[in-house]
Amino acid sequence: MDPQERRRQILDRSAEIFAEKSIAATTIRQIADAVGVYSGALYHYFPSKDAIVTELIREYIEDLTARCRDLVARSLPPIERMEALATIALETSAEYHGATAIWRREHHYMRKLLIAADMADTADEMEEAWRVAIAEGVADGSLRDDVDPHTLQEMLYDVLWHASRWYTAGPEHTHADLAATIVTVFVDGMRNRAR
Amino acid sequence: MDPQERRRQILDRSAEIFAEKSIAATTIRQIADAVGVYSGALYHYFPSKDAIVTELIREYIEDLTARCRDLVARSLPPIERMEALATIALETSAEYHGATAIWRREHHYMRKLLIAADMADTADEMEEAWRVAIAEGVADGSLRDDVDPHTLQEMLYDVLWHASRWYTAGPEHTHADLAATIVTVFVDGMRNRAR
DNA sequence: GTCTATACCCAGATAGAC
DNA sequence: GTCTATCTGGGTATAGAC
Repeated sequence: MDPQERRRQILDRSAEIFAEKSIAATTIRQIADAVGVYSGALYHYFPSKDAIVTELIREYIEDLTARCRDLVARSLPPIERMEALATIALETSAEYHGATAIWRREHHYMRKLLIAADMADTADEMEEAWRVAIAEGVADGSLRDDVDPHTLQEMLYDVLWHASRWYTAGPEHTHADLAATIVTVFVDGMRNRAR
Repeated sequence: MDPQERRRQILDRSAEIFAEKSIAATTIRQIADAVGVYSGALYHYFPSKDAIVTELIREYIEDLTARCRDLVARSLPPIERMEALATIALETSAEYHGATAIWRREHHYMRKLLIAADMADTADEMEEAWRVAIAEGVADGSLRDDVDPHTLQEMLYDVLWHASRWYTAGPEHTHADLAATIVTVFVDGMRNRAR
């Protein structure tokens, strides 16, 4: 089999299994079985189990950060920018389902691996994009100033990064739809003003 | 040492370590070290590692469910009831920090243990209390009916059950304060209506 | 009730034949 | 590049002395 293809296979199967169990509970042999080779063969592609994990998160973080950079460059008004950031979060969560799961669930462990791989700064860029968007929203008066911006940011994070647990996008429910719903709940609120 | 006290110690230290790493990544020997005994001694109190985990979650779920039952019995109006449910969630998250962490982070694994311990029904009661509160809010017109109630519920869950990651209560920031903030964001929204 | 010692297993990783 | 076989360490759990 083509080396690049096999490497891809190893990463994809690993991501699926890591997402189900924890990293520690997943064995090299289980990954090898899922790929259809013997465990020793994996070591021709990656030097260790951690290296597989690091590579998975590297791909994910780099793509996510790149999309956020492109968006920030468009300089949308704060609330529109927040909705676009939310869409990016949901889309990458779906595309990198396994990586997202381990990145959020085993954050401490992953952070260590990312620091070792010199990627901590890249990983923090998206956080900064959110912080700035919210701060600008408060500054220009479109957002209330009586709720701590950091609290709002953390609330949005928790909703966005765990949405894949209960939401599956389809033809009539896109990630952009859910992003719009989330932002309307956070911005407009659930109170019924119609009556 | 008093047996009950030692048992308590084992549970408390286990919860702390499980919260840091995953359950699979925590060893019996690490728990024994933290307690200050040899690993063999733990087996005088619990038959297995899983038994420790199950007991931790049992205490947590039973207390949480009891509090929700008491609240539901008070029959508050929907939005007030949601705020009270939020306070309960935040308070128990803080009091059972380790149990909350593993319950949310290793939900699949925990669910298996709870089914084996015949506690799955108890674990689902709080979910039902939330569902009913939201449904009544929509029915009596206090909440918008153009956002899927289930989506709202999942969003609230993600915020509430992960709040302990970034929030620490103190004299001037209580859990009731954060519950009020979370509910006002979800109900009133972040849009600035003052200007 | 706790310690010492250890059985037993399975993990990650390696070496060499093919 | 993959398989077979295996090393080595560390995991859960147990047994018996104290």
